[in-house]
Amino acid sequence: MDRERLKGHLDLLLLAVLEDEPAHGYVVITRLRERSDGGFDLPEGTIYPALHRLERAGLLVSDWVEHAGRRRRAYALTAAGHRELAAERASWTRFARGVIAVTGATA
Amino acid sequence: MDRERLKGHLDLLLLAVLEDEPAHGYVVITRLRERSDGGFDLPEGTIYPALHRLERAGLLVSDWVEHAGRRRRAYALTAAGHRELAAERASWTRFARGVIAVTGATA
DNA sequence: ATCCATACCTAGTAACGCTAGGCATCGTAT
DNA sequence: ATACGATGCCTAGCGTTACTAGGTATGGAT
Repeated sequence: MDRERLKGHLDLLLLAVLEDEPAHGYVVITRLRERSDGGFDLPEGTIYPALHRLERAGLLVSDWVEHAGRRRRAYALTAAGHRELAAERASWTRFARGVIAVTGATA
Repeated sequence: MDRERLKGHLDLLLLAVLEDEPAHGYVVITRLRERSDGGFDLPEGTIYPALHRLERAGLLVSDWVEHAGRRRRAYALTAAGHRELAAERASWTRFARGVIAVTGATA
């Protein structure tokens, strides 16, 4: 999976992964890897700054949780986050259909 | 269409548009706009540097053509360009399936 | 004791597509 | 005649992004 492809799509992935149940950064990485069957195996240096960016943008809220002696920062979608996720999914669909129409590639 | 989404996918679009019949930059822009039903309406500042990059990479060859008093630079795929296009299409499919699997979005 | 998994963070980097400007020709409408 | 839009090319610099590479720390297993 060429990493340059990910640019502009990461927010959609993160919001989708956090949609149903909140999670902390480490689990976000795991979920992405599992749900994509290994396709998205993203480094921490990608995930943590992105989560911070989404929180600054008001799409996520975080709170610190103590668990088995380790501190975790759990993220959840705000109302704006849910709206943004819907918009991102629609934007993705337009984009993907465009690529398919132009290139004849399949999804 | 969020422009940031395009990053990493432009090469695929350009190679696909030039696959069957060579064209010059201006026509590439037109074809992208038409085939995507207006979704990809890309500025010259995106297209021309990208074509130069692909030529430097050995995926395209160009030659200057005189037409109705205007000079045009026509681009065509090299053998390496055709191979790269096939690889890009496969890469796109993996990527798209990953996004769909993670987000539940549709193409 | 050592190592790996867990769990967080950030400064700096490379690559990308885009903005904004430039130059030139042709056809058409004023 | 001339102004303007469409055609047709180019590039320096910009903003955003995901990543590299480094750091800190705890818990469990060997």
